[in-house]
Amino acid sequence: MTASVSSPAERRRNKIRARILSAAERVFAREGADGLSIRRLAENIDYSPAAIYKYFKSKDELVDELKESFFELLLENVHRIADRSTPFAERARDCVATYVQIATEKPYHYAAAFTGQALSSGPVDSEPGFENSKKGQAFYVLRSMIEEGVSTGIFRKDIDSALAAKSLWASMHGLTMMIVHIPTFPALNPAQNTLSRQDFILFHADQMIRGLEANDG
Amino acid sequence: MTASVSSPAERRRNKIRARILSAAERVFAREGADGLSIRRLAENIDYSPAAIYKYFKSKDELVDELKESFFELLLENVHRIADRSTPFAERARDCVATYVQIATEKPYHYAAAFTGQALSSGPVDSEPGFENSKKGQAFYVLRSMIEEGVSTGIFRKDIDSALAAKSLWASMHGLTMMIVHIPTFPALNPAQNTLSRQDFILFHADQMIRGLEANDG
DNA sequence: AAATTGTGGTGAACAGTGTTTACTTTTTGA
DNA sequence: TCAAAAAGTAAACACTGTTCACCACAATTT
Repeated sequence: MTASVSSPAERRRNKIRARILSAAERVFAREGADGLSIRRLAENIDYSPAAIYKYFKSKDELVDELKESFFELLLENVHRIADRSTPFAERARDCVATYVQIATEKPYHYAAAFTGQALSSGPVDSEPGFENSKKGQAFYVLRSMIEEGVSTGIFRKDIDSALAAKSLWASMHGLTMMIVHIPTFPALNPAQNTLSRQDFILFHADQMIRGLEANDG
Repeated sequence: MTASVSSPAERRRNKIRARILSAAERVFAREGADGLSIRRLAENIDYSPAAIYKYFKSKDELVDELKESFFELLLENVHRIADRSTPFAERARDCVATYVQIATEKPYHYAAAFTGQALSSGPVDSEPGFENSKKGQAFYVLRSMIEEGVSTGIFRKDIDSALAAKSLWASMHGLTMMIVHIPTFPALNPAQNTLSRQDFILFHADQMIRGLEANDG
């Protein structure tokens, strides 16, 4: 609320913060959270390890920012497709395909975003303010699309959009994780010739959408 | 090929190996691979840390055995359901539900089994002998079921069972991972009242199966 | 029976990790 | 100019997986 919206000190600080994040991003994308060590990171930017802690409370917090940035990228891309004015069927399929595409381009980011926090061990409050997180917004896009499908009569009338969105999301998530963790997927055996990955993604997307459709033979 | 199929020394060795695995299993189930440290494990069984390495080449190898045992349990359960003589629709749904059920009962095991190895970074030979692994056998059960659905006319005739099995598997995997990583799933916000978990699993299963069905309106 | 080989077990160390603390230097603001 | 705050650091703490040299005891071989 002062005269200058950001003091030189602040700008300097943000610049260094950004440099740290940028260096972290590079190695995280290639080697994941385990490959990213504070000491290596500090060396990359010519600082002492302890210096990092003047900018980030912990390694987890640092990595969380990388994950959030990634989800912003993911959301942007899916949103762009969802806002197109192409036919519904095509648009829905492209949203799924884009989600999987972007996610698998940065496997460590995607996997860490879901894998990261502590596993299910009793009812925790878990995700505070999910609706406002990037993840939450991505979910909202999905839900809106399903509502459109229901209201235009393409999908069954009795579908609960929130439920269906979660189911759809889970299926997308599953395919993404499969690709992320099994390098040859959809091939399971290296010497297997199956559909190309892209084609399989479309197949999977169609499969999911078909599950929602009203079957007016 | 000697007279006694297992010498006293061998039996003794296997016994200790089992004790180590048993102790490891307990803490792994509660805290995952990160919570399981060789030193803690050694203390639990009153040995020195180095002693563990007389029985296991590395921590990874030890954990791999835990994961393999878990997948054996998972496979057994799904197989038991698949071999029932209940109506197809019910049987298929129960297989999916059981898979998710067993998996989410040991979240660390399930997540680690997929998350464990190195992420997709180029075409590696990846899964040597997938067909014979427990994971591979679980997949085979799925595929057989789909083939039954196709041959009895419940599913569309043009379905490639291998492809469909992978797609179905991916969807099951996705739901499982969601539940594993989001304690409140299918609720996203803690103060959200949705379908119970069990009901959601069935909803998801129906959704997947509907995607395969022939829609003879 | 004696000598040798192999196995089970250990303490100590190596090379890492995230993080904290005490301390110094630099920058900032009045 | 001078005190206060911020930036940066070396060293240590408490861990981690893993290896190495060594010891004791059991099993085999001579």
